[in-house]
Amino acid sequence: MNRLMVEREPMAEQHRTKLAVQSAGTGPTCCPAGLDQPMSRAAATDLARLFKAIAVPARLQILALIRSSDTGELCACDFTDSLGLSQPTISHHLKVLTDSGLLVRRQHGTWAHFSIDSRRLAELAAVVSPARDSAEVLG
Amino acid sequence: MNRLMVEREPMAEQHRTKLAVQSAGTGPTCCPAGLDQPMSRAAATDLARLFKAIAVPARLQILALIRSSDTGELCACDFTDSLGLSQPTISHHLKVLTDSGLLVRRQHGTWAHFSIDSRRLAELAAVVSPARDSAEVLG
DNA sequence: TGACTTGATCGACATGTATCGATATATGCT
DNA sequence: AGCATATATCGATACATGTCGATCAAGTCA
Repeated sequence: MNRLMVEREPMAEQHRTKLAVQSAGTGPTCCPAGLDQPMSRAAATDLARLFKAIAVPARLQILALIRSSDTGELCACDFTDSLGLSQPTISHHLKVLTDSGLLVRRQHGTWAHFSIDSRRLAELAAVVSPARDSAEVLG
Repeated sequence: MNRLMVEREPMAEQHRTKLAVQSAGTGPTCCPAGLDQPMSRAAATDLARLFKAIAVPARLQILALIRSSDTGELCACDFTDSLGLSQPTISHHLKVLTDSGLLVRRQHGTWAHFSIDSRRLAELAAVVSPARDSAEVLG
């Protein structure tokens, strides 16, 4: 008699794209998959953690200071002076960046020197770099 | 008599690199400067806001879903189903991504379609891409 | 040894935000 | 008109984290 129960959604059903997020077999932590394929929640969480590491003003300034330095390596004390932040705060940021693999820490007596791991940074760039297909970017 | 006041720091003085953050005249919001020069706090804050936009698992999944789709454009309802998040949460993430310029919103009747602004995404990639000098990355 | 410096850790606090349910608004279908 | 659907907005809540002062551990120099 009434077909209400089976024909409830006139618009929705034929439109939905039915995307699955099940694929994306990202490895442990090596070479995060790009955006060109669906991403599992776990892979997205790992990748987000990496992006969060640089998504903080002070930490971006730290990376910029290291890269713009002559030797590509700076002492922790340099940041404390330059960024106007307390020493514990700088120490915290340096730890986050080091734990994420973006910075490499070299101990030299009392001093700690930090340099950028370009490979790790390039991994980030690869994720957000334009897809292979569309090369007309920045045209 | 006592020279304590002038010779207080034996180690520090000759080591400090004396870096200034005053430079970095980044424009309003166009083309964020890379990491190859010191970054002002204001420029770093703007850039951090952009990175924060993609530093969330759900939002990375959204970008990945859009990019892996056939048309490069998805309806908001697609995400609600795929990511297992509530509709208000998805709407929130889409708003953040759109406000940051990473997504472009196209209204079509009741539906809202979202696509990626590749230029904006390329800006992010440019910031974290390796410096011009060191090309031996990924060797 | 003792005074000083560097850097890490701890605890506390304030702020930001991801998430949800409830609701509002607009559009499409009957 | 009346109902269903698609999105956005609002308010509340829980959790993460940036920041600081205080403290601790370790290295350096006189």
